[in-house]
Amino acid sequence: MSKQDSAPAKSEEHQKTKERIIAAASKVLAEKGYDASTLREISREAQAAPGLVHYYFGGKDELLVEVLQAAGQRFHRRMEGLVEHLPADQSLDAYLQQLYERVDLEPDVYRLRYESFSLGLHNPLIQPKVRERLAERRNEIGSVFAMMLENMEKAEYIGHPSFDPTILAALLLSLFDGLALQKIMEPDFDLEAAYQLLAQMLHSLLGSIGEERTS
Amino acid sequence: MSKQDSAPAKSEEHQKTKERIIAAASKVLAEKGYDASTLREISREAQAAPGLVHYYFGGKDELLVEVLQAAGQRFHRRMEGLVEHLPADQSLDAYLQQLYERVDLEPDVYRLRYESFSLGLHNPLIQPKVRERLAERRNEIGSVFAMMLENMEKAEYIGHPSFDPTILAALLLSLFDGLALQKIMEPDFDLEAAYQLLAQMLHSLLGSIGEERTS
Amino acid sequence: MSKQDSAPAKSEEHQKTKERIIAAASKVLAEKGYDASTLREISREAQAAPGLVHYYFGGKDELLVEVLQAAGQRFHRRMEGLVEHLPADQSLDAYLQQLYERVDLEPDVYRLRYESFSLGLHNPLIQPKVRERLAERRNEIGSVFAMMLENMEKAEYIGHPSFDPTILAALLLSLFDGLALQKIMEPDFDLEAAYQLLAQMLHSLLGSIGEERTS
Amino acid sequence: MSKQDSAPAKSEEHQKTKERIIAAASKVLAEKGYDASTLREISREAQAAPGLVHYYFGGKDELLVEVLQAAGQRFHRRMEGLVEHLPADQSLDAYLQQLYERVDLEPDVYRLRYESFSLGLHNPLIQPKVRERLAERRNEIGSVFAMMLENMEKAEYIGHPSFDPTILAALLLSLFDGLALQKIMEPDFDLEAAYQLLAQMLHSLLGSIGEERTS
DNA sequence: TATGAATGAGGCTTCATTCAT
DNA sequence: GATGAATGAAGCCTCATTCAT
Repeated sequence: MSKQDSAPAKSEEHQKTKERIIAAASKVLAEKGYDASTLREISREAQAAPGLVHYYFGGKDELLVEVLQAAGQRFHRRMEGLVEHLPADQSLDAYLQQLYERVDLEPDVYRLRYESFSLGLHNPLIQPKVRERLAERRNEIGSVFAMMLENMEKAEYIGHPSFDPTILAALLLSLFDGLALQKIMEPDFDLEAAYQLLAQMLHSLLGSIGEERTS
Repeated sequence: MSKQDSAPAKSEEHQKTKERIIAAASKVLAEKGYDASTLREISREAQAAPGLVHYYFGGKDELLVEVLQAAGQRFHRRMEGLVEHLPADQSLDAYLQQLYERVDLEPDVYRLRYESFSLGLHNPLIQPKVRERLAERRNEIGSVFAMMLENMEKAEYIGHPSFDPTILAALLLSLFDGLALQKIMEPDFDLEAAYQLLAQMLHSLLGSIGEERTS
Repeated sequence: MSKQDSAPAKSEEHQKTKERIIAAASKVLAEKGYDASTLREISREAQAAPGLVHYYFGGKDELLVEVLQAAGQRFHRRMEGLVEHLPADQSLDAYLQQLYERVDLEPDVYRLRYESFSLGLHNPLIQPKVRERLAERRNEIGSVFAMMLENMEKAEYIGHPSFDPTILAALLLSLFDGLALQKIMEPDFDLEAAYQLLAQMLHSLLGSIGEERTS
Repeated sequence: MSKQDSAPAKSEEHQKTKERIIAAASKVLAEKGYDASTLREISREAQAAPGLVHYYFGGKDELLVEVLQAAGQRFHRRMEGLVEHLPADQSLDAYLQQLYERVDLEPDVYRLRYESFSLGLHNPLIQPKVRERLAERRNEIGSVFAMMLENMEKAEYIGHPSFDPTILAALLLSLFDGLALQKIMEPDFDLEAAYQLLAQMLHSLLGSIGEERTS
């Protein structure tokens, strides 16, 4: 929050090392999962002394919290950027297209997500962070759809929706993660068809709103 | 407490103990996750000797495989029973209702599922089992919908669908698990609204098929 | 308290191993002190696996508690035996003589005592045990003197003492330990002269009681 | 907070910091014992950089040596002052009274003493210092009694004693420390009664000297 | 001179696994 | 067949110590 204002020398190096550890941990954790990841391997990957993890984070769990935090922020920023560059009229399909592509481009993101889900169900230190992240992600998705709906309303395509965008976001969140899981676990899984059907359903849903209005 | 009560076959006693261990393992694994579950605790819960796990199963991982197998079968049987008792005309809503209720009634089922997902992403011994289970579950759901669609076709409600029921199943699988996760992680999560929106979307999808035909 | 009743087989072996560890720990702890003693060295000395200490005792601190308990009992038993064999008329001098000799014969007993004192002042798990042991030891000494005084009274040597034997015991406890410390730390220390002066003082104290009576 | 206030010599500032570290170490060591005291905590307590301990003292053990040295000097000075202010005629009782009161006023002094005893029994670097300190303390006490005896002789109260004051000092040293330990470990311990009995014994001893002479 | 980030050896502890009984 | 005492590898973590700045 502060500290990286004027004096770059020490704290910059400091920050560099912390970030190197977080990056290394993200990688190892996505690969092996939390329990199978050892601090030794993480520190080796980060080219740092084993004790440094405790020096900076306090322990393995606390490191994980920061890793998830960082991953969440990274994900969030990327999604923001993604939405900003969407052309207004084709936003839904473009949005889905982006998410579809991400599964193959960055499967580690999803591996880490599932790791955090599993952890969040047991580890009391992690749980609130995961809960938080889940809500944030839902809001992210929800706001995208809220925006889309607003645009469509303005263009008089559809009427005011009869559902809460956050609830729709909860469904989509489940879908994005669940489909990614199936694709990662089964490379032959026809992710494209799944996203097409999803698009069809969403168009149908949004179309039905329009119908509601016109009827 | 005693071991020589009546005189059942050895293998029967044998089987009983195995099942007791599997049941105990299911419980402990759902509660604590794989790594935090110790064989000592599992055997204590099963009122069995610590060495028995290796004696019967060969090791911790192998026990896990059987636990997942058993959980899958249990889940499968229950779903079969569920579908069989559905009244034909309202099957979709009844089906969703059942799944909606299960989340609160048996959250451990979902905890264990997420544990297995996380494990399946890393543990090579577990991975094929999870992959398999995922496909089975998709087929279960797919066959339910195939049946429904068939009934609707016969009743001339709708036309032949333009999508693969297995793909729809992949979406629904994601939804059932993902919504359960959100409900378990956040007790305030409005699962009911989510299932209602899901029902709406499915009706819309199925309705559009009818429309396709009638139009 | 139980368990060593009829079935000697397993629990005997069991007990043997525990005792071997306690004996090894006593030795190493007296030599190096608590903090410098490692469980590795203790288990090596006991010819046992490192994990056994936790298997039987739960941890280093808990092991220490049992070591002190055992040392206390050993000390207590020996003191009982010592007192029993004292000839009635010369009991005080013989008692002191025995204690004087013990310092050189078993310095480890005193090393361990001082280790426990230091630990008791800081370690909350150890503190109550040390406190307890201190009180017990005072009672041991006190009862010896109570017995002596009774004998002297019967023989009409002296009158009823005007002091609490337990208080005298507190002084003697301090003296036995404190003199042992000085002897162990400084081999040239004239422990014999110290015990002679102590004997003189005690005779003087007991004699003065007689005087009180006759006056 | 700032470092360039007035303009004292460097070595003065230097000395101040060293003393602050020694004071902090004394406090922490008395509270937690040697091993549980970390240089990080000591330097935090002294508001100094962690590296300074090595910079000034060379290491943890060396710091401990200086701490014990300083504690010894402090104790010595205080005892000197104490003796100087004793009224000649009641010196023994006043002396004991002072020591009795110190136990409750400065228990940390005794905690540190016991820590040093325990350490001195094992740590070769510390041992000579503790040995030395023990001898010094005995001489301090011995010289007090030598002075008292001289005064009593002059006043013709008593004759020349038949014992070495240093031996008596060894006994008293044991008593002062041992009684303090019991009081610190057991707040209910009747330290006052113990000191009264001690006074009685000493008066008896000194009285018997007089008797020896008069008889 | 003084700092505090970084090091890495070594401690306690856990637990899957083995094997004598 | 079944037990549970015993094993020992490996993990997390602590902290005295170092050294570039």
